[in-house]
Amino acid sequence: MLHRDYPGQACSIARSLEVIGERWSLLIVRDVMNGNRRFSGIQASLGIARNVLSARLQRLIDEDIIERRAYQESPPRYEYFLTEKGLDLWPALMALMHWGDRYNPGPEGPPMVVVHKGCGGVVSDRGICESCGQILTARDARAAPGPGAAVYDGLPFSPFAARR
Amino acid sequence: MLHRDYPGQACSIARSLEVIGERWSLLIVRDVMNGNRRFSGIQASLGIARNVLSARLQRLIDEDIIERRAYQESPPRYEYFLTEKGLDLWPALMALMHWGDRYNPGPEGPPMVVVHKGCGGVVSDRGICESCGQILTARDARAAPGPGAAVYDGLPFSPFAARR
DNA sequence: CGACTTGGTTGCTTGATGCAACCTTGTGTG
DNA sequence: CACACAAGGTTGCATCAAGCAACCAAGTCG
Repeated sequence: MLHRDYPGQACSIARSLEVIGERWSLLIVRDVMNGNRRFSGIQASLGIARNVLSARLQRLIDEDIIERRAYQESPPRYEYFLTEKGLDLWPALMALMHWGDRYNPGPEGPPMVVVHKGCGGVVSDRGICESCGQILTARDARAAPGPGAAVYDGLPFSPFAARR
Repeated sequence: MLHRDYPGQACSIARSLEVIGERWSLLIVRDVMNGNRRFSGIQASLGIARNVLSARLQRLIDEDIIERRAYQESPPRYEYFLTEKGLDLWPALMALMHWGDRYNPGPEGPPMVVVHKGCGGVVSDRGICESCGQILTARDARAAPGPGAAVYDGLPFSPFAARR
């Protein structure tokens, strides 16, 4: 949806941003990663316009970051899942989340923490378990409400059942 | 410059994206991190409109990510430097760069690699030195042209003297 | 004395975004 | 059986930000 490529940019950061460096894409990926898999769920959680969400999902599907699967037919209803490529955005999300926690913290502390499924340890900005030191991937971790989660205004916390 | 906040978003990823999740901001940070410190240098390197660059730099300064210092007076001339907060975006840049290298590689391989100043080892997507295993920060690393750097069309490679 | 450099600002146009309304297929409810 | 409601969109319109080009100002070079 970027109407202009980054000309002369051989940098991979630029190429990454062409795909996910846009107002909503990473937040959609985060939602899906956290188990919020349906159109209306994502729409409600982010407050994104429906047409824009539709366009973003289509773009993420085109880029093979998200996959759409029907969970019933007649009427057709869909869920969105991350592909491997999408799951591999996890380290970038961890880095951005920790940067936000550090420099723009909520009044009560981080609203969300990520924990290592294996040992329950907290995951660092590098996606490393602070308890056991293992270098993790998206599948090894799950999100959980943090100290600042109470600030969440009205909305119940998203379903964090990080299915597989 | 986002004309709308992410309402009800307690997530730190959302808060980070409010600040740097925008078409150019991260690329500007990357340029400055790589030693491209002047207005016209950044403008030429990114091909960004001058008014937009001006607005972005001002926003990054307001957010305490970038600092502006005069390197001469009469006529006043400025250079831009990263603050600690700006330097701490390095892990996110590493993650995005490696994701791009992995999934949208240039024809010749990665255009840029990042190496550990201390031991010369290659830096991983987590900002860890693959030779010595140390967890690095922006100050421990420098960028260098990678195998795909030749593709860079015309422009000389930016000055990578990652000054302190 | 005119051209060039750096570091911008101003105005205009275009295109992406937000918002609201509508559509379609099916299910629940009285 | 009529009506409302839900999921998952599409369409149309208004607005706001981004791109582009021109201009400005202070100083320096030939």
